[in-house]
Amino acid sequence: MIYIIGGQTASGKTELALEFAQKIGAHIINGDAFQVYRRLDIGTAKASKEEQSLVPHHLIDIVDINEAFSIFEYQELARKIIDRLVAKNIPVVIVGGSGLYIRSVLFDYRFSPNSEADMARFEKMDNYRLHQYLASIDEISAEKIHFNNRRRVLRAIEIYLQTGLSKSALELEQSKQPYYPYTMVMVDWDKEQLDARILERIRLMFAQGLRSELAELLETFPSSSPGFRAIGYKEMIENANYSDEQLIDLINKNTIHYAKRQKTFFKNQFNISSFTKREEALEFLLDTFKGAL
RNA sequence: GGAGGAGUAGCGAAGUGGCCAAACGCAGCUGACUGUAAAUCAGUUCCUUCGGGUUCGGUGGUUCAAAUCCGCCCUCCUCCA
Repeated sequence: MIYIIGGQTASGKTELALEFAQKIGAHIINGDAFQVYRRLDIGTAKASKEEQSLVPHHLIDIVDINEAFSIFEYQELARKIIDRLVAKNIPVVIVGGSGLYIRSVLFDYRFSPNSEADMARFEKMDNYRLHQYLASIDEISAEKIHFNNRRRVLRAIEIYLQTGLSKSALELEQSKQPYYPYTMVMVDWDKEQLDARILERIRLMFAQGLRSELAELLETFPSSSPGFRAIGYKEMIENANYSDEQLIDLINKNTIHYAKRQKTFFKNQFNISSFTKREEALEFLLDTFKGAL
């Protein structure tokens, strides 16, 4: 059984995870797409070094800001760690807000090894033609993916070019059953409360020196680095002339949008128990843990 | 006191007689999600028993027909006193 703490940003995942993991002697695996980046500390709201020292952490601070990292690497690394811990009978807690990353670990998602596919001719096509092309090689996926969702249409085509199999055919081969048994929990705040927490946290980030964190990093890494696509950093990079207040507004807005997508994903893509209060979630996790012994 | 300008849905903003329950943007709400996922994309937002009903500062008119034209009133802005 692995324990997962998911849900929205600023919902208190980190704190809950630390508390729970300490109580049961678990290791924590980060399930957040941007906490894998070293030195992106303030803006990704990582647990502090002191907090991290309380419980062994994995998949946090593992790549440099200018390195590409994707779900493919994440899945592989996470499974290795989980298998190792499970073999030693150490409980595993995954905490994070990147739902798809977590899904790829929990379920039978199979990613083909990266191979070169020449996408140049497709990138020139307009959305409509691109989608028509997809329909000619993979009707099922074409039906599922909206033609305006260019990124996904392109990816589906790329899969076909790389593997010779359509995206939908590959997915049909995969089991629908979870790869690992899991218990997942989230703290579901009222929208108003969560919004207030988000704003408060962004203010805190600025007070903690988010601006200078970025400035220092930009001395070493180009502003186009993958790590800088994280909310908080990208807004500062794109709007170098903004005042703190303007940036806080923008980052706040983007974070609220992000939080909404997270909620939709977690509620609809997982079997998840949601609680209004952190203490209730903790109690539920502890009960589940005891029951599993 | 005088001269101009403006008041449109939660906000911004088009529209200047019928094709207007009213473009577009934002915000909000719902959803999709298998290698950029803190990303990408879609739907939806006056009321409704889905027949229809009530809107464009207020009010009274003109017209077969008004957000659009006319009168009066209210509010705001600029300039002059």
